[in-house]
Amino acid sequence: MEFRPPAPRYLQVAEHLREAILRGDYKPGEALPGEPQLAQRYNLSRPTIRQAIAALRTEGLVAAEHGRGTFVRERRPVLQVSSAYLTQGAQWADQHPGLVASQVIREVVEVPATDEVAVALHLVGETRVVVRRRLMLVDDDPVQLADSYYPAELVRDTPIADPAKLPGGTIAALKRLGLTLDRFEEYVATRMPAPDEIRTLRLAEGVPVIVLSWVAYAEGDTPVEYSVATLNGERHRLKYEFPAQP
Amino acid sequence: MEFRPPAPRYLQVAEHLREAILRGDYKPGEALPGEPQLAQRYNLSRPTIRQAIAALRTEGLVAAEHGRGTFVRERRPVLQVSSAYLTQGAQWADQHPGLVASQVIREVVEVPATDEVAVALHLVGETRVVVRRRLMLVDDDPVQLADSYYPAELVRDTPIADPAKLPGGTIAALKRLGLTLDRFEEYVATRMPAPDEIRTLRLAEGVPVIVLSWVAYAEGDTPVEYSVATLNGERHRLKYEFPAQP
DNA sequence: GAGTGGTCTAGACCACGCC
DNA sequence: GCGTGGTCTAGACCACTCA
Repeated sequence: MEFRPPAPRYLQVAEHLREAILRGDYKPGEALPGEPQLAQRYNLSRPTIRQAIAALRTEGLVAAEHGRGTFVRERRPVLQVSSAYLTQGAQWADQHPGLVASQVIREVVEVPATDEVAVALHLVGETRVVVRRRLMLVDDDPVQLADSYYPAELVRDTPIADPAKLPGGTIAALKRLGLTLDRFEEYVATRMPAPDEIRTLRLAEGVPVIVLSWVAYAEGDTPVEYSVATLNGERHRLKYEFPAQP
Repeated sequence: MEFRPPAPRYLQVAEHLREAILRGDYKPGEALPGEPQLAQRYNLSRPTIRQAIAALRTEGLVAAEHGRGTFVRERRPVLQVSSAYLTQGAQWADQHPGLVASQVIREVVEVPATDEVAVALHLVGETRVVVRRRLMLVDDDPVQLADSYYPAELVRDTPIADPAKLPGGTIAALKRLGLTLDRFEEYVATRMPAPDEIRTLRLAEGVPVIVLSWVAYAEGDTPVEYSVATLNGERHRLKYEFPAQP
């Protein structure tokens, strides 16, 4: 005979509130009752009520705002990222009418390569790289951090090493240097964000990030760009298309 | 003038422990000092220490085990999934020598299509589908849940509707039905797992999942398979390759 | 100023793992 | 039995938002 100990009270409260939210008793954007009020209603102490709400927060179901209340999360539109933006320079905005994309160049500097970067760019000996750190925004919401690394010898004293926006993106800028790109390798992973990423991307609690990284190879299988983008996992969906017969 | 209030004590403790872990003072698999001991060391109450550890748990840096201690998480090998397994039927094991892959067929049944499935398979009118639910394991660790949907009319009374393993995978099985596959559309997203996914995939705290879904189109742009796979986000990395000139 | 969530204390008792 | 983490209390004070 299976024996099930009763769930802790804070989980019972969390479950009760979760059902109420999913049933629509509390709608997206609406506030839950205050913590003291919930404590009275369930006949529990406020810390226990907070524990219940903490569970809902890590699920991403509600978000607390200091001094205002605890609100049922609204789901914002999902942004679709297609691999075509690499190969065809397809503009992201084409697929998202009505949304305004912009970017902030946070830093463009020459630095020694980390091991990860050196391996990706096949660097030996001369291991200095130029890194462009950017923050991408959609309708003024930060949605993506993107760092692109280039061998310093290749891009020193070119527009890529200059802290100004590159018209048409980094891929177009590489082509203007006379490079013929051959192929891309792209990797997708996921993890929970670090505290600074939570701040910069304004991530809600319990929202993972997508880590999208790629290497652009020029002819002769020479890597010329290594990029790592950190995407708000809640707002992005990646799309790939390929033929069945390669 | 920017003003920074001091961080709360529990975040300072979390930061201190995080640095110690990353520096290697506590190695993967090792236990942190007990909570009463940490409370004494930092001169804080136990609930405050617990709050600090809770932050590290949601980051996935440590995992608590009731009655045993709080341990620094071990990172198990990352499994790379290449899109080639769809197009070329490339066997997954090729890239991971020494690891043994297996699968458990959880269920093969005919059911009415959900809205999501009906849209993906372009179903109107006849909206029954055969679904194959499988659990993929590596070295007996569950790592992936995969559900594949097929129009019922297409696969009824074929091996695909039979609860036995399909040699060579589902793509090969479709080809044996005489279908010529034309192209794939694949989507990647991430989210925190539901409680049942945490159980089935034996996910640690603070580990997101990758949701990988794809549609296989036969000639004439007819969708013949829609699959949704839920992957342990900590153990998977997806790899895509494509030429610069499409 | 009233109400909200955020932090923190100093205890208590329980459930679990292990010797 | 003892140490571990898990749950819970009944307060306190602070920081923030909004009328």
